[in-house]
Amino acid sequence: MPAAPVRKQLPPAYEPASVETRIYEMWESHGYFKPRIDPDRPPYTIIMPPPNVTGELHLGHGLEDAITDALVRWHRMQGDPALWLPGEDHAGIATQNVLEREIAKEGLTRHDLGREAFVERVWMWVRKYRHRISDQHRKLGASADWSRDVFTLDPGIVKAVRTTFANLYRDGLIYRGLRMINWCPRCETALSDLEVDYVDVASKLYYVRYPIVAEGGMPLPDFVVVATTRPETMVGDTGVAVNPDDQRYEERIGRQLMLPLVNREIPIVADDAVKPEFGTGAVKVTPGHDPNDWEIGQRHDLPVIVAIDRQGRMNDEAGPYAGMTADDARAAILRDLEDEGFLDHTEEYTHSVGHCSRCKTVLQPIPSEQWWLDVHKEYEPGRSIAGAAAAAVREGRIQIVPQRFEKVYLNWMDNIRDWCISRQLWWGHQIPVWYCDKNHMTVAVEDPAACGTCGSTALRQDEDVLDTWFSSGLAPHADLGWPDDNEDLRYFYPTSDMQMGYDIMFFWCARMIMFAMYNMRHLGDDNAVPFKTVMFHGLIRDQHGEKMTKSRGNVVDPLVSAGQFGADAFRFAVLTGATMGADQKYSDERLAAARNFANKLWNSARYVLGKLGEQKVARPHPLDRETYAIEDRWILSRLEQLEIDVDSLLRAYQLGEAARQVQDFLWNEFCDWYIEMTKVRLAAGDERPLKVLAHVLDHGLRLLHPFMPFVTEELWQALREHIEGDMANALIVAWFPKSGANWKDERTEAALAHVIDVNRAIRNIRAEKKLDVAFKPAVYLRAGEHASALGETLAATAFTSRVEPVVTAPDAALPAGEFAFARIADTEVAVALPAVDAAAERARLEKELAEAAAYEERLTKQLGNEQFRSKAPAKVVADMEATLAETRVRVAGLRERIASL
RNA sequence: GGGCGGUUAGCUCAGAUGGUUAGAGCGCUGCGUUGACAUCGCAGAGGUCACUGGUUCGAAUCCAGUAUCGCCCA
Repeated sequence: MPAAPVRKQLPPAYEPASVETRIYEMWESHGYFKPRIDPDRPPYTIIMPPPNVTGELHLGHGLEDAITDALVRWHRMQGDPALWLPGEDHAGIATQNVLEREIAKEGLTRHDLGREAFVERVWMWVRKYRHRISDQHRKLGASADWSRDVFTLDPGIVKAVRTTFANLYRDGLIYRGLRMINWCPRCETALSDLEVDYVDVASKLYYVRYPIVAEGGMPLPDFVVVATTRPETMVGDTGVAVNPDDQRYEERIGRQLMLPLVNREIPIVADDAVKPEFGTGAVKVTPGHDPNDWEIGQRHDLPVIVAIDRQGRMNDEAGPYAGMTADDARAAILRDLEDEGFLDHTEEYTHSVGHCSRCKTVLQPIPSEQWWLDVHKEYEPGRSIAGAAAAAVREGRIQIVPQRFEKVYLNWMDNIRDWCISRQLWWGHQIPVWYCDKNHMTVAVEDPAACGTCGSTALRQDEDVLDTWFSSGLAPHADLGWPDDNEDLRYFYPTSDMQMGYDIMFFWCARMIMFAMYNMRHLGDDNAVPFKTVMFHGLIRDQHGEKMTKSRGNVVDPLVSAGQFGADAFRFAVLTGATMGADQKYSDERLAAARNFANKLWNSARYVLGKLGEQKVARPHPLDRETYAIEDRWILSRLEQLEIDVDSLLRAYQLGEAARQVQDFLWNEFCDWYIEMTKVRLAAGDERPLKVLAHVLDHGLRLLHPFMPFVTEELWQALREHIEGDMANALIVAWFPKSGANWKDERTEAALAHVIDVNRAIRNIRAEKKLDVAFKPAVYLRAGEHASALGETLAATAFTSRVEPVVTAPDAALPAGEFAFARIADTEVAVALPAVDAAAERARLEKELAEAAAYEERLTKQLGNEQFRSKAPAKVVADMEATLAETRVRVAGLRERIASL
């Protein structure tokens, strides 16, 4: 029984809107997206990069669906138990920002609501929008197993996150420490190194005089000039540093300076980190507000003064400037320095300033107590988080596609610093650490009832949450059920492939590998890996190559595109838009081209189905090869070659190239030549082409299905009734064609290629001579090697090229009259003309002769080269000799014809 | 400062491990409603493969350098 209602009459154009929803529901209701666990077969597993639960799909997600779905469908059709596991991420900062903007419309901040109420509001938001994401995936045809859908705040993931945290803490890999961090005053949270965008900013370098203090504490008329880009931080200065080798300051090291405006005595210290060529060679040291100064301060035991608070305002340490924003304080301090004669001069200066990658606010470096993951500490001899993650790739247990990204990954992993994992947010995985009144720490997976140290029941949980990537980094094993030991985890882990944009290689790919090599290490190095292969795709940009952003207003909604051109067209366009790893420019023209292809396919199937009528046919059998016409054998041979090529391309993750080749075959070889050649035969009552048409269309639909699932399924549902033998209920679970090399036949391919070239030559002459469409000229094919192939296809030539052709001996005489000539290999084509413009024909032939003669010369030279003859493979030499022979005949023929004019 | 990538037809891009005269789509020119398809068909024009040098019998492809655009890291 067909699984979907079949429409007997296909409309003349493919209408995606009338097909997609019905087909998707058919697939889903039959459970085709759910893999059947079969211990005897290795599974194919791929985890979806989880989109933000409160967001919407963008083009990047659309591309990912196209890539992943193609892979999953290809594996499913090969009989692999294939699991595409979908999910959504809570996206900490992003989601919190969205909701804060929402409640701001009501004039509220999250502090007005309080943590509990705020989090509840986010959950309401999540419940409202969660289905939007999966509905969008469905519209694009994603064959994901929705029964296993995972949200990163689901109880199972909470358990995985807490277990991971507790284990890492136990092993001493997670610690709490006071360090210099990147602080966003707008988001009011710490950020990891990765969440900082450095932007070159045109600014000024201010040169400030710091007076030297005499032994008795009195300022001298002498001073040291320091250069700074951030004068407002001078209220927090606790020293001035110079390079120990800098002779300009040799005698001043150890002296005290009087900090202007603040009137605090600070020492001059010598530190290698100071570059003598910067400014005056003397720099102010502000350990509370600069990462480098923090280091210097540590080395010289300088006090840390924090003068800017967490909202980016000056605090009491700033004295008269307290309460000002940093910008205002800078202006005020500069004015005061100037008034009191401390400002020496200023210079134009460009430097790089860290911005929050989420909200673009200028970041403040401040020292802060945060949770850190120690990536270098060995938890087993020779094994650290970063070391194991690098080794997994370096030693080939994880393959990176395209390979060049391996270097990027390794370079990063080899140089990473400890990861700041705590965020001062309310939305996310709250850190599983509890404190009692005596500040004892209890780290636990389940909420503890009492302090692990003193038994106190007055516990409060750490208020911070974990970096979003801490939880999404667990996806491959946590989504499958870890830390519980269940069938899914045992069967589907490690996953097979992973796919993401290269822009999140460090955020996500790297973290998944780090965590998997730690959490899953009991499986051994080879099986601990989160995935065997990770593919990085490029970004989709607008038609001018600009990044798509809301502020630019050039964002394209994939569903709008899919609605306009069809989901298949959308998928095909983004998949063939670029090679793996390269960015692509998005344009409606490419979408339209893909839609046209879907329609072309639709109509070729309409033709085949129309010819089949009510018949059910067997597939052509290779043992009957000799009973088939040359064009039948040709298309079957070409189909097998395509199957070989598609297989090797897909194995190499060259999805776009595979899709392009299927398209080329179907449009150019199947539609333009084979179908056209069947028309005259079918009209004459030759039924052999029916089997071939049905078979080739069937395989074509199967090959194209991973890329264009909807239109192929719809057509296949109509076709499947017409083919004898075992036919699956649906294309999505039909087997994927694999060449048995039964029809592969180089001679037939060469012969038919010749026939095609001859037909092209005839049509060329028709067009050039501007012969009337209705006029059917006599054509003499004076043929050599391919005489029989030309003879067998004579009726097709007559029909498709609108001529009256005959095949004659190579030296046969032509009847009286005017002709236009062309030579294809050893076949001379003579088209009888009503009349000929001798001058124009001569010019045309002269041009052709010049080209042919030049080619002959080039080949002769090459073949005359002894080095070439001795070193090149014999086949290359032989082929070239054959080409030369053909070219010589052609040159002679052209000379003869010119002479006869 | 270090690393990576791009530069091929008017535009957008393909061109695994070097091999006979470099391809596609869109656009352009001419012709065309022959019963699958005008979301189409047929024919055509259009490229010194960024530049220079090298390796090789042979280079768009490999190597070195230059230019230019872009990205990543510090």
